[in-house]
Amino acid sequence: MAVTIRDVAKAAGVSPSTVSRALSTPDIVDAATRERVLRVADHLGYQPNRAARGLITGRTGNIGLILPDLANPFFPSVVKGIQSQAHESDYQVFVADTDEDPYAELGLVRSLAKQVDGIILCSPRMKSSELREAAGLTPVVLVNRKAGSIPSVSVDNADGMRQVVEHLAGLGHRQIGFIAGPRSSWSTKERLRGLVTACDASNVELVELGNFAPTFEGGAEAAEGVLISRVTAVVAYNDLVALGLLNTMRQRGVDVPGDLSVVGIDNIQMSRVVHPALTTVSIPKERAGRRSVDLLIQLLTDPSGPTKFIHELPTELLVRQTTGPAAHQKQHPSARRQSAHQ
Amino acid sequence: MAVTIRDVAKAAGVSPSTVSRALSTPDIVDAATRERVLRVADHLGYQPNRAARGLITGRTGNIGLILPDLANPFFPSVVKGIQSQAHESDYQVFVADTDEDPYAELGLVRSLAKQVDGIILCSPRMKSSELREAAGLTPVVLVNRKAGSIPSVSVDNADGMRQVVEHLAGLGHRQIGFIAGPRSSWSTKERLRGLVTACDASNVELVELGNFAPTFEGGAEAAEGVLISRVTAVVAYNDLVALGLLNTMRQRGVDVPGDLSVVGIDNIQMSRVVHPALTTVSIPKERAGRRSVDLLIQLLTDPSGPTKFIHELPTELLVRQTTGPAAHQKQHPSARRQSAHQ
DNA sequence: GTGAAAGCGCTAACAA
DNA sequence: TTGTTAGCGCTTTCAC
Repeated sequence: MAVTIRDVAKAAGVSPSTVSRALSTPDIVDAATRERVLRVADHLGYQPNRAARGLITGRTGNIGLILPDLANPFFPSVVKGIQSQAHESDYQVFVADTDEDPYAELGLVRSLAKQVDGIILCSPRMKSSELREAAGLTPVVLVNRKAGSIPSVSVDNADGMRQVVEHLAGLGHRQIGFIAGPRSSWSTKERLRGLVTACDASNVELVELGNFAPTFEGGAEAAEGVLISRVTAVVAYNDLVALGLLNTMRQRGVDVPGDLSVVGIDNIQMSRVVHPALTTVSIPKERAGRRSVDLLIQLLTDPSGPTKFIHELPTELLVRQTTGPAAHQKQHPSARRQSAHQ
Repeated sequence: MAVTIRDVAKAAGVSPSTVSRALSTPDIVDAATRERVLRVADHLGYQPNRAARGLITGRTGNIGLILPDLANPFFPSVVKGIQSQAHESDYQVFVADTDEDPYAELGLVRSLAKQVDGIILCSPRMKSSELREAAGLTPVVLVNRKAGSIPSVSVDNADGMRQVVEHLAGLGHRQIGFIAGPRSSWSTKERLRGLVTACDASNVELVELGNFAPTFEGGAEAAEGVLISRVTAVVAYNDLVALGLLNTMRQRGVDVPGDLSVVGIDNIQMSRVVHPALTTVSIPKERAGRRSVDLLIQLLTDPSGPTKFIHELPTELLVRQTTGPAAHQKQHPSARRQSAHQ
């Protein structure tokens, strides 16, 4: 069996309590004793059993992280931020992927709640009522979602959409399409709302092209609707969707950005790799992750402190390859489509 | 405080032990009693405290997973496989990303060892001696690495490389370059070995182009060396590297596959998305993840069972658009390079 | 400043 | 089949 606190105590000639104190509250123990204990502990390779400690302190030193889909490159970036920040404060991170199943989320919260000090819900798809239930089970920090007074880290979607629309309108686009993500996604609602506002302000028509899976395949499926619409530019729910759209457009012989301008959201690495590179709204992913951990730890250590609970990070439009509709505006979309069939 | 086993016992009119048994070993408890206990437990929303349970059983119900870099899409796929399989057996997964720092690995193993029943080391970069030390600390399963008798799940790199070389040789290539990954990567050594053997057999010259970071940027950096070499085809350490190479080649005006054939390894999603789509050696990523969990759980539950400890999964060459005939072999690379500067 | 004792929530002997 | 007892490794009163 592993070396316990009693082994250390015996070897150092003190009581287990003193060892405990030397490790947890070093300042209240005599300097000489402390040094000796620490040296012995180190020499024996003593590692406190966190489960036993947790049993009495009620803190586990673990953080839970629940997210929809690790295969979407957006999430690994957030995870990396969360992890590095958590490890810095000596927390370990349980990661759970729901595979975009909204109903799996609450179940995971329940089974994780007892084993962690708090949970970070990244882009949760569950309903607000479930969110409240989750927050009642354990401290919760939301990423990419706002719900009442639950602590959260989100991004300024409205401003991001404003930047997109102003950019496209400046290029001369008058009809912009939006490929929405899952209905259960808070971001999709926020982005739609931002687009509506911005389009109104810029006197641009917004065409809702329906909800699609937030994946490469979702973008491919959305292509058909884009082609039969009369839009000259499209904003996709995220970069993955935009990439799927781009790929199908190329197969159909539609030139991007010549025939159609496409804008994504997230700035995943792939977005600048593909050709043509994708114009996208950048989101500070790692930073959001780190921030969410900061927030959670503050909550845990100083629940009554003067903390700001609702954080909103900036977004930034990265213009890569978009053009105005001048090149293709005389050509009717259906003509585009037929040409693709030739 | 949360509802404990004593609350359930009291409410059901039995002793805590009976509740414990009803939950852990249902068969040895009277059917009627069991039903009642289970109903009460459910009604009270009882969730066993796993830390307390672990304190006495010595099992935590947790698995640790350590990997080099979540930003490489290869790893999220493995993680997904690991997670879904682990959750099926009611294990939670700690995920830790080392950011490609070989020295962080053993430290993570040490700090995780006490909190988990076992650790899966995915593509570990640490030395064999450290690996042995890690395996002495807690049950360990290796993914993408073999080391002595430590249980492992790897892929048949040699066969994958054989498929690649035969394909390229069949297209007429006589000089093939290899962009190696980190020196500390077991896969890079295996792949090199496989290439050497296969090139010998096919009478093809293998040119080692040096070690590069296993990232998109690494591939970009490798481009220079590819250009000044006389190879007509390149095998990259992984798809990310191949993609970086592809991107830089396009910038330099080098036509792929016209001027140069490129082959990646991993079959990450991106590899079929980019244009031209990347020829790659497919690796069963999720399957490897699932298999590693199976193996670990077998180890934990039946350490002396008739288990096969060393698993090797098949690889498969997926021919896409980045490979073609060596039609350019008469043109000297330096000419290619100059043409790119025009 | 340090030790003795109690107990966190649970399971595993041992009795009954 | 069930209850009683003890104790996993640790922290935390409460004495001294």
